[in-house]
Amino acid sequence: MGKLTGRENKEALPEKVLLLYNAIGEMLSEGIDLTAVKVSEITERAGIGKGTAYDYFDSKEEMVARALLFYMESTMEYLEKGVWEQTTFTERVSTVFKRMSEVAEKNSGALRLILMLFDNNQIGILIKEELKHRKEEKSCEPLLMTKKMIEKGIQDGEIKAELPMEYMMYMMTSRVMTYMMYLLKEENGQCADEEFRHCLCQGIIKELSVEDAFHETVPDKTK
Amino acid sequence: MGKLTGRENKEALPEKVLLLYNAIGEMLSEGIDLTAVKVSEITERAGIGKGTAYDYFDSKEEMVARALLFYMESTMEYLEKGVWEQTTFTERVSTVFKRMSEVAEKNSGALRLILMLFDNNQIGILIKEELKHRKEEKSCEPLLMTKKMIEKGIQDGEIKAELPMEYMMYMMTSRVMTYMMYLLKEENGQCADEEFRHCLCQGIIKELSVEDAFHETVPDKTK
Amino acid sequence: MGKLTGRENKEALPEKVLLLYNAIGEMLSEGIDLTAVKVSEITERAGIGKGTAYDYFDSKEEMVARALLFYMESTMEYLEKGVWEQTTFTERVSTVFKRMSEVAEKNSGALRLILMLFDNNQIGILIKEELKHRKEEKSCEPLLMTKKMIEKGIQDGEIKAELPMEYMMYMMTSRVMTYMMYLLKEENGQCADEEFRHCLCQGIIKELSVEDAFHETVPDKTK
Amino acid sequence: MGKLTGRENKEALPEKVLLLYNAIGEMLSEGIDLTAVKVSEITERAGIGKGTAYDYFDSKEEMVARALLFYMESTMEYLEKGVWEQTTFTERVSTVFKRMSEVAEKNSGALRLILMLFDNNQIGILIKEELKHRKEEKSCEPLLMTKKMIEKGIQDGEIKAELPMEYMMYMMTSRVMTYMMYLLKEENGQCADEEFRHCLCQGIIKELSVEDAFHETVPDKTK
DNA sequence: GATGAATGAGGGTTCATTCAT
DNA sequence: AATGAATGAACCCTCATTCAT
Repeated sequence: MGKLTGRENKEALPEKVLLLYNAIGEMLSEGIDLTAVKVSEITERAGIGKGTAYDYFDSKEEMVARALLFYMESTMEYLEKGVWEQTTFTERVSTVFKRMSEVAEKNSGALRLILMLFDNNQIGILIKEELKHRKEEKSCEPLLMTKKMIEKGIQDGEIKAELPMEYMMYMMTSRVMTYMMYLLKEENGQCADEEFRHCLCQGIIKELSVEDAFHETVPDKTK
Repeated sequence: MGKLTGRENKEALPEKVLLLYNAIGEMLSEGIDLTAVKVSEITERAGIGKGTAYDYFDSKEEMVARALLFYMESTMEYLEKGVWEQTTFTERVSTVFKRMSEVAEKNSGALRLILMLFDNNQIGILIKEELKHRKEEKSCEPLLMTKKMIEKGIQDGEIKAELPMEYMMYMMTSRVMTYMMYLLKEENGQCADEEFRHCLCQGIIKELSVEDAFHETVPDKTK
Repeated sequence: MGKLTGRENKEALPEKVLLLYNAIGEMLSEGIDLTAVKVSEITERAGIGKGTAYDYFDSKEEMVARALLFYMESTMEYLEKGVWEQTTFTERVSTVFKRMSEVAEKNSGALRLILMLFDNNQIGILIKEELKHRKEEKSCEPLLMTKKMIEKGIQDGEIKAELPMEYMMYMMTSRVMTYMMYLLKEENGQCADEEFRHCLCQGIIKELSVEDAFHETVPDKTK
Repeated sequence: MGKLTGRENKEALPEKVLLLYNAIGEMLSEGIDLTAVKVSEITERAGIGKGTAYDYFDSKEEMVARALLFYMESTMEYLEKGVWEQTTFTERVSTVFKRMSEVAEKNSGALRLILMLFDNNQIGILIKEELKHRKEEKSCEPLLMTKKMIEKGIQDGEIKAELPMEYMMYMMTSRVMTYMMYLLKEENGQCADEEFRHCLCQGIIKELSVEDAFHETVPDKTK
């Protein structure tokens, strides 16, 4: 059977591996600390034997890292599918935020996953390494999608090209993260989810749009 | 001698505790995963005996959490000192970013500390609990300073009051975090630190300033 | 596999648990201080891994306490088997003492186990708790067997019923313990084992027998 | 100042040492497990510094062992004083039991101390060693006093000389211990303390008295 | 292939003992 | 002399990993 390379087709993934990935994804969404989770907890939740997990992975960390990469890919896939169906940059941005809020618990997972990319725990390091090997671009996936959105926006003449690309990428990504953080905070604030989201979108549009294009006419597609 | 409450005056902290705090602060700045360090690593670096650490703290986690709170307070103190010396909102924002870049390694520490507040590891949980007990406001310190800056800005008529406070707080904080993330990325981008920083500041000002006040005349005080 | 309840059938005990019990029983007989043994000493003697012990027990103390209860049960079983084969009270008493001397090293174990029931070390406390849960009678096993012997003796008209039951129980038990203490003393006295034992038996018989029944005709069955 | 030899006059004992002895004696009476007690617990109770204890003793075990020997001597002294004031063997036996019951909590201490002599924990071993060095007779103190009582009884013609001395010593001692065990049992039985004690005394007298001397006329002096 | 009982290295924590003050 | 802060050896327990079934 042999160990996984992490680059198999989703469809080619053995059943047991999917069970593991789902178990770990669940835990991520539930806010369980994945750096502290025990192998037995994962395999029990997955409903398979502990030894079986080691048929596919060399270590616990690899197992979790692969699961998170899988989770990240699935999430990105879901996000992108919605995004590229939209015709304008503004709509695309709205869609991303809307999708983030749709599956509330998934947001928690997505945020915690991104944060992991900035921490130096074993799992985060493994994920970053894997990402490096996969793409020549050294950045992580979420930044990449943002980049594609911006490039398309510039190409379509919706976005001004003056600001540095890197800045725009980070700015957009950080706003999505901000939204997730906001959703994560237990103490619900005075500001409604929807309003908060709307402000974030508007902020992006306002900052990146070419002057003429922006007349505060952006409809709130999120409603 | 007795365990620490975590609310001692900085000056009243025993020497050994300061040695521990410094050792942990160093490790934070060096990017070492603090959820995985061994007690012996900390005490060796601090130059004290392993048992001594337990004269002041009940567990490794408490020790690290307290050290990080100390680190956070020191950093906030340093930031605030610079901030309130400035006369305009714009200058205050610039100062925060400038200070963040001044001590490059400290930024890494500060960012990783903030991220910890959004993760559910033992240490993060302890820090959040402690913060809850300290302030009636349930948010973490960085958001608080941001809030104060905004309130002052509104009061001075520099900032428009239409946007929800919570949104403004999060937006500003997230931009500071974005800067830290950017500094942290190993692969230095094509965009210079200074330019990146400038863009971030401008973004804040542009979004929050009362219309008239903003004629793209904001001087880049950071240079 | 799960932790043990301590109420499993002897036959149902996992092999590793039996190995542990035997190792601890050996140590008890050898006079090793069981409140001070290391887990590694026990598992090494049992020939199993340190971690394995924790698959079956929650703590070192529980492990030792369970082993001693097992030891106590086995010993009581062995004693009782001999006892109830005898037809008279006198013979029954003789048999108990004889059996105690048969396995010299076991006596040491049995005595030390009983003494433990009167001390407040962790293990003793656990044993007492467990005994409470097992029987409605709050006394420990050895007292119970003595009680049964006395009751049978009264029923058969061999023993007078005037003395308080509790006194008789304690008196008999203490004489058995006295014999064990005597056997334990390193400095062998001037008095032979057999003579000492005979005196102890006689003392019991003399004190408890109905007047008529006792004409110093009791044959020394122990020879 | 130098370490103690353990053979100083009571009056010559430094104040701090007495404080330690009293603290340990208290703990013994309270049923605290002295093999598990911490040095800090002892010194705190004694109201002296931890270091001070080590000015007088080489180790915790030595400290506790010496304290227990001191306790044993005091108890024996108290017992003997009463005993030798009596004129007959019967009265002497009664007195011992009466004194044991007088100070209920002390009994617990005395019993636990005697049991320690039959266990192989560090402290028990030290006590036994010390006792060996002190007297040519290898037995422990309680057995010795019993011996003296019996010898006096034989000398006075009250006790028959047929039974082996060792047997008589053990028998008597074990009856005293039995009384202490009885007092120690939490579940107070149906049999009153006094009655139990009376039975124990009677048993001794009946077994050891010269035939003629015993006509069931022994008055219950314990009342 | 799948399992989970068994392992033992590793690390957190305790506490007897020391020694500078 | 008296103290108690500091130390680090020692030990319990956990849990990632293996491997016989």
